[in-house]
Amino acid sequence: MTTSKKSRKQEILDAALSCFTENGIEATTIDMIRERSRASVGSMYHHFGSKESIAAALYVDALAEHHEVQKALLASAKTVEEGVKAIARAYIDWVSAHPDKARFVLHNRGVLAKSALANELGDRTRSHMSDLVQWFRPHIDSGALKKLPLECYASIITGPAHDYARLWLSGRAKTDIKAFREIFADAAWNALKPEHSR
Amino acid sequence: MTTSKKSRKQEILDAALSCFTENGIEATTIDMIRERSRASVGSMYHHFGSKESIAAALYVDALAEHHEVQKALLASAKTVEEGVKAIARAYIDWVSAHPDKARFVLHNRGVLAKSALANELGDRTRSHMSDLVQWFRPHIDSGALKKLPLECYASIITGPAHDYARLWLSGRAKTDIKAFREIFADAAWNALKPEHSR
Amino acid sequence: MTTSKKSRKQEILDAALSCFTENGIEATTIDMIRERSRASVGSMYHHFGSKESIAAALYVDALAEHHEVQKALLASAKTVEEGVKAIARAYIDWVSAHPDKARFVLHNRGVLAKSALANELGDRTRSHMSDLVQWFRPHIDSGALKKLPLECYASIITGPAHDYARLWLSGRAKTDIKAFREIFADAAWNALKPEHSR
Amino acid sequence: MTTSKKSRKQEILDAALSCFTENGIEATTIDMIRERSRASVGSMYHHFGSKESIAAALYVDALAEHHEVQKALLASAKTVEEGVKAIARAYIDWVSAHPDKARFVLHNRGVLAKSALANELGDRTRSHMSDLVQWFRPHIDSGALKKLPLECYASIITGPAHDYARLWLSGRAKTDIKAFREIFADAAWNALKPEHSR
DNA sequence: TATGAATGAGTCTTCATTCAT
DNA sequence: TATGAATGAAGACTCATTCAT
Repeated sequence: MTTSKKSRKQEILDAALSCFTENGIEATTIDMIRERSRASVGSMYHHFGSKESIAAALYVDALAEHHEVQKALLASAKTVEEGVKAIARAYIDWVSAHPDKARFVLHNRGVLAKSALANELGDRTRSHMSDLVQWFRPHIDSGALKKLPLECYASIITGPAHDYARLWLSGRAKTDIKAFREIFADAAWNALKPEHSR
Repeated sequence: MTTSKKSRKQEILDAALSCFTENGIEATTIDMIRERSRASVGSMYHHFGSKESIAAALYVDALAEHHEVQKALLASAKTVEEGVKAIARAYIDWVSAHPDKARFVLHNRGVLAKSALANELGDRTRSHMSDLVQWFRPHIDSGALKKLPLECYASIITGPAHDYARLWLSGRAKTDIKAFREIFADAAWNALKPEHSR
Repeated sequence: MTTSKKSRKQEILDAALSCFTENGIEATTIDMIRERSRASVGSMYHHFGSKESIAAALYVDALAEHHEVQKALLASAKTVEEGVKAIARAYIDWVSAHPDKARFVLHNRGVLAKSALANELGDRTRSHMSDLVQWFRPHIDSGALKKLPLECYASIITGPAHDYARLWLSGRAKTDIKAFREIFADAAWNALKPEHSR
Repeated sequence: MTTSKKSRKQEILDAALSCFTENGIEATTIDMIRERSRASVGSMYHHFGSKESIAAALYVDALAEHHEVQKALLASAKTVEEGVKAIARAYIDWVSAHPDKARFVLHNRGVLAKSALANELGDRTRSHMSDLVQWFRPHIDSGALKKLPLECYASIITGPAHDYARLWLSGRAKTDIKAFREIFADAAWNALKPEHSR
């Protein structure tokens, strides 16, 4: 019945993501987004107020989506090993399912440091992080996980996947990251399982 | 006794790196670099031709430096384990010794895609990569290293360190990456050593 | 009662013509046009896209005006003699009526070689030329006009007026070209009338 | 025995003329001339002092050359008719022999209006002009030439050739102007000969 | 005479944002 | 809500010219 299924707001977000993907946020002009979204400049400002706000909205959405996937996978993990692997797999699943969003998050973490959204984003991230810590803490304490400085775990678990995602999303690697799902999950677990574990 | 030891060209590069570190390449204006380097606009263009070329020069230099460190460490590695760890350690040593350059490389890999230096850089990287492959190939073939798709090794070895370097260099993590040198080296080895290895 | 009758676009064109007349296109800065037109830089670029495009628009307009005058005069010519003289007179009338535009066209024919308008202009000119050829062809064939290579006619008919227009419009000659309307018309006819004509 | 026949000064002039021909004076940069002449910037300034001075030198030389040709042809003219035709022919001969110089003069008369050379040039031109007037005056007085306002003669004699030279030198006309030498000479004479002349 | 690094005022152009309709 | 003309600050880059060697 309506002329379009998507709301004007969503059309703008979609157009913006495409533009940001092609040119980066700074090199994308309001006019490029206007052209691709077929909305007027005025309309864009009515809905978002600024270019940065569009980027921020995309960023927050994408991150929430990733966290959603992660929460779901982690919820069904019964052992530490499954927990560790869930983190890695969740990231890989999300990247493979939404490469554009993943690329956007990967390439623009810095942009929001100076943005007005920095605080809100920081809060979200912290709260998400503390959920994770709560899940893993008992296993670290019990020795089911190698004891390391707290700051290292995240990098060891997701570092390889992050690294390969960059390669793949920029075209420098050809194989879909999904193909390496278990390889990176295993790598994470092998790096974190206690020495005596077999 | 001249007024300055450094060449004008180097002064410009140094000033540019500082500015890029503080604001990012796009947000850094030619005028900021001029002010910090005490060189004239004209002089900057005489030597580099464009803002992007300054960034490209920094990028190429930094990468070469990292590769230097890596080559040196790898040369003294006698076993696969030492080889794997050398890659991780070389990265960490370089990051810790030259945080500004590391930050610059980490945040600006995309910048050179369109630059004139892109080709030269591609060549260098490929030749460097093939050196690495040559070093590791025999060990992969002999089973001294876990057999995985070739594309995965680099991400598994350096992924965690890359990830933590980002955290540390952006201020989101406090501990100097050097403190985790052996942790990330071990993680790389544990992820890649053959199953039966003890 | 609005503040101004003219559209912003026309105001910019008028200001630009004045500036170009005073300084030439290259020596005229966008800022000069802005100052005289009281429009903002942005507005100028909104409407024209570049300094050259403003010049191109002026050029096309001016030429069209001249062709208009020419077409009108030629339409009422009953004999070859009147036709030849109409071409000369039309040019002189137009120059005398719109000295600024004439000066602009005379001094900037080269400007449009690289412009996007070059093609459109070429088409217009060709079509206009073929109209002229069509008018004169029968008289050339009938011997009512001296038989010469086709390329020569235009220069013989309008050359003297073009030449004097340059002199007058640049201030090197004092007498209004209108004073010599019949002299140049006669010169054209005398140069082209058949030998035996009296 | 020497490395080059041409003096450095002449090399610069030649390079400059090529550049000016291709891009116009304003669009030609000192650097373009430097590149083509294989001289250094410093050398160019040593010899000429400014970009405009190079243009001025070219202009003055070219004009002198034209006047030379004109003087020679006029000297051997025994009748008014031969005198009138000499002026037209001299111009055509010079243009055909030195198209680059002619193009340069034709397209840059305006440039020197503001130059420091304006005065010197004006003097030369005036003195040359008075020579011409002296030659023709008796014939005008005697009625051997049509009586017209003094300002008109030059335009009537050389206008057609000037006009066609522009066409040819810009590529809009294909036939070498030399082919029309007598046509334009005749046109000039037919336009200026007394009515009763046969 | 020759060289080329250095200078810096001056240009065009871009672009986020505002606002009258 | 939508539109797009208007704004003007800000930026990258150019280029004639100077000058130390």
